[in-house]
Amino acid sequence: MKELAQIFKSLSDTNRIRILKMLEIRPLCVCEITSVLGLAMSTVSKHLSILRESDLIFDLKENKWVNYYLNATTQKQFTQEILPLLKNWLPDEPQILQDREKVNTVDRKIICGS
Amino acid sequence: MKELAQIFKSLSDTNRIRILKMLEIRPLCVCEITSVLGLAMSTVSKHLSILRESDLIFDLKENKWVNYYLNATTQKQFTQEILPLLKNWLPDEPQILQDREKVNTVDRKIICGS
DNA sequence: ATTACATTTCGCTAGACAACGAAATGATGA
DNA sequence: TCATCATTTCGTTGTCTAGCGAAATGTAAT
Repeated sequence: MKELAQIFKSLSDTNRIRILKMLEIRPLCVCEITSVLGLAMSTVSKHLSILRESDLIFDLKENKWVNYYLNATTQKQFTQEILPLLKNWLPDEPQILQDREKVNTVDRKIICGS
Repeated sequence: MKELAQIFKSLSDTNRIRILKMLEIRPLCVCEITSVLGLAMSTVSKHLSILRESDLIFDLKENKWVNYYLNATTQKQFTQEILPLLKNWLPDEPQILQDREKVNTVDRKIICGS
């Protein structure tokens, strides 16, 4: 039960929901997510570690970037059943649409190198 | 999105999850829930108001008791889709089983009148 | 009306958490 | 090896929240 409560807590922050909805588009590195959210990188890193501990996302180090992926194939039942719901939710939320727009136009080589 | 985050926050407390799982058995008054959880009544009342604001439960004043019901027919999409999931979850959680045992043996006239 | 009693609200305290900047980590390329 | 750069960890601050007891509310029965 503690685990379930923890998953819900992970999902109870709008910035973390924004991250998950962004990752539905494609895997992203920390600096890309930071750029879209407009938060400090340390803050974003913390959000990501919280989502990872709930098995909602996973990360792969590729090249010099750490890419984060939506964990569509998680073993955990709770996560496995919640993620599809989330995918169908908030299709018209302005903030989400705007975030996705940014994700589609952002280039990490420009964003991170600046 | 804020609304969705709020619902997840409502669900992110183990005592509130216990309440929802108890209400799957039958409607309960505040003093019955208080008796099962072993918390102060003011604390339970607060938990209930949080669950009610997320439309997960509703209350009806009946006799001298306020009975709380699982809101199976809520209008809100998020709640509507999460409640069935929750119903299938935690079927073997010892704490939940123990709570339900208490719910089935408790009599509000004895519990509250003491 | 007044008492009794279930529930809610209020005021408080201790612990949790989001946010930041700065310092540490760790891997890549010169 | 050293420098670079993406990311994480650390330390701090302000805000939020669960918990309690006491006081307030409101309804039912005397």
